[in-house]
Amino acid sequence: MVGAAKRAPKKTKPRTNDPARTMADILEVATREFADKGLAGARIDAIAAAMRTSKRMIYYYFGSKEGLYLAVLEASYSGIRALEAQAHLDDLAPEDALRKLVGHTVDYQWAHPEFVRLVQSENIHRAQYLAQSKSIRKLNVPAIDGLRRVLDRGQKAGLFRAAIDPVDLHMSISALSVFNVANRHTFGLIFQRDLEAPGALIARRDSIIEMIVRFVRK
Amino acid sequence: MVGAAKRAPKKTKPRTNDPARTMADILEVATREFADKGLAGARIDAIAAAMRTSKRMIYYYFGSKEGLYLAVLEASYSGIRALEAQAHLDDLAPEDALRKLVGHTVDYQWAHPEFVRLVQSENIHRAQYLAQSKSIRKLNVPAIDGLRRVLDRGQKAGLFRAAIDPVDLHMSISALSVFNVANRHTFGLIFQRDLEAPGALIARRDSIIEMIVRFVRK
DNA sequence: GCCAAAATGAACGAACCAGTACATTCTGGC
DNA sequence: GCCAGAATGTACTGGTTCGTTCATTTTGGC
Repeated sequence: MVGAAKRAPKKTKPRTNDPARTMADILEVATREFADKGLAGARIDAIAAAMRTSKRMIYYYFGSKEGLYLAVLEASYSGIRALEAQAHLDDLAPEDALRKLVGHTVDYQWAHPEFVRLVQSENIHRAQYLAQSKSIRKLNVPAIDGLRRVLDRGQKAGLFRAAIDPVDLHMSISALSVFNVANRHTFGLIFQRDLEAPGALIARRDSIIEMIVRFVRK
Repeated sequence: MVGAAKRAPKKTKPRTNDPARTMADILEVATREFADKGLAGARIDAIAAAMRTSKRMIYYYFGSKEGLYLAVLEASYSGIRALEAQAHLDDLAPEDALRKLVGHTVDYQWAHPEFVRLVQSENIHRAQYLAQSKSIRKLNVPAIDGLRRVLDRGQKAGLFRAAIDPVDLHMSISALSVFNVANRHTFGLIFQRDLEAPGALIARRDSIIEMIVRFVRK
């Protein structure tokens, strides 16, 4: 009975082709590696070792280390689009909507340090790889639109100051949200604060929300 | 006549030893290279090629690539101490002092992108090299003290809110100041804004100052 | 069933790059 | 003047790492 199968595969377990799975596998492992080490520090062989398929496949699907890096970057960026197609901010009073938006941004960055690290890495390269991506230019629209609507409503209701630039405000929100992820290690070391301690995020989030709200209020 | 000189130096120009200059030369070139490419991306040979001395000297004085990187890091960090031994904030009214402090911070980060990039780089390494430095722990004291005194004065004068954590506030100031240097490339690309355009910094600085001041005011 | 194209595996090669061995020259103390 | 140690130059090496070559297996269309 043993070995009775017709095209008896000598010993090799019958390989199963699954390109989609292979690509997804590569991307997932590569995202971790690039986020962890940066483009120059990442090792193709390390990625290969952590995959179920072989290094050969990286070059088959992505062409080069830099091609893979760009694919990782695009996949990560497109992941944040989901967030920014926002969660029904129009149902809330302007200030509440703003609080919710800022809180979400803080939480998202906190929950996705690997994304923050990739962006840091890409800025070290002066965005030269992101600039090659066609799919990424459209990201600005949803990111700003939700914020702009909230600001408009607040201004019309006489609650917010006029002449607030949505892009400038978005920049401030991003800056505050990103910093305690991006710089947590150096800042934590110098000021002897564990930014990852329980409660630290909550206090920080409240502080950021308060800062943004006070900035727009009349 | 040719070769008549006693210990005729064949053709070699008489070498001149200058250890201090050599070390400074190495550090200066290495700072540029590490800020530009990060630790993993930097090339010892590239640094050597841009120096007046040879690669040999890097290992003579700094032992290894990582030793050189740490030395660069320490030198850069100690450079900011000068700023934070602040410029007579005590002479100004609390809000004016705060405005000046924030403005200085923004300008400093803007003027020293290579420092910002080194810090980014170090955060990618989870501050593991900075943690090895003994000379760096003391940096927190001057950074916070000036701010704390301003806050105290403002609170006693009834102008500022109580219960403002100086470290938290310092973190916000840093976050806002650093972001438009650290993330200028990705942010500029996605939002189609040239953050280096003349006037962009001025507007941004005003916005940041306003945000911080409104946060502390009663 | 068959075959061409897609997908995968294993091993190899060539360049790159941190670090070193060896040799030489400078310089300050006596 | 002289010499010991500090400072510097040159050429090399051994390991690492991106990418490739060659060969094999799977799979969908007819």
